[in-house]
Amino acid sequence: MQKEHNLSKNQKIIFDLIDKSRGPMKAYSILFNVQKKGIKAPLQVYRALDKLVEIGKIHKIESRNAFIACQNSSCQISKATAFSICESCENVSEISNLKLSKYLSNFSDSSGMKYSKYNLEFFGLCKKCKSK
Amino acid sequence: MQKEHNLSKNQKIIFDLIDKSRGPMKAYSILFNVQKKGIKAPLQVYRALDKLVEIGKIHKIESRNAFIACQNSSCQISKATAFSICESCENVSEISNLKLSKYLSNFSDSSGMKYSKYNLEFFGLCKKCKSK
DNA sequence: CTTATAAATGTTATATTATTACATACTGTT
DNA sequence: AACAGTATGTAATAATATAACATTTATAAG
Repeated sequence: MQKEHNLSKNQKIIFDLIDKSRGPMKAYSILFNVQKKGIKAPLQVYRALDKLVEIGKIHKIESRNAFIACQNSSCQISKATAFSICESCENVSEISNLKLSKYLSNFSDSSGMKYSKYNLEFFGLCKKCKSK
Repeated sequence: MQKEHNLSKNQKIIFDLIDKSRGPMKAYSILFNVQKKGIKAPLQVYRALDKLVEIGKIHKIESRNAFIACQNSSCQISKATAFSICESCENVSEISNLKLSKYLSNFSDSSGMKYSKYNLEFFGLCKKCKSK
């Protein structure tokens, strides 16, 4: 089970916005959207984002500098993330594939390094964009 | 075989710097280091970086906004990248593991999306940092 | 309830990363 | 020589992110 986190006021405002959004949101677009709610400065946004990422409520899409709500109930998942990204329409979705996550979580190589976390981003064309 | 690319002057300067560097380099650190060679503006750096990434001579470490030289001779590899990143010393190395790359290159899910590219970043502590 | 501590907020300024726009020059064909 | 494609130079600015400091709120312990 995922640990319950009582989100603070700013965290809740920002999480709700991201959660309702269709796609990933960028920090300054978030800022613009929450200014009417009293969040005025970038740092207020980034602090909430940092916390939300930390507790796994959202993920950062590194290649896009954008944030999406976690689609996954597993508490493990914020340490083991995989996304599919359409390079045409920029649609992003979280991949939940048990085989994949097991494979990657158990991955080890000759470096002697123990991996505690990974992030995987797949790129391609989504169904819609492919048929255009 | 990898297609031969004749690097231009700026591309060569910047590739050589990254290639000699121990770890990943950031764009503005590159800029600082090549100013004595006549490269004065960020855009000159970013243009060379873009091209070098495109032809697979370097890779971008997305989570760090930094660039490292490709350690791999395969021409496929710039569409199929995996890195291990030490969260303590920030050492980064490219993983070349045939099983892993085959597994990921062949990965498909129910979304109907055909993936043409992926980037995977593993995080953890390297041997040295673990023993501290 | 009070004290202590951690977490969150507010605010200003600034650092870092990356791109737009436009003019010019080089390179390799035909 | 003319063309097309690629690379360069330069200035300005956009977009992303953090530092520093003061204050407030939440949580837990005595």
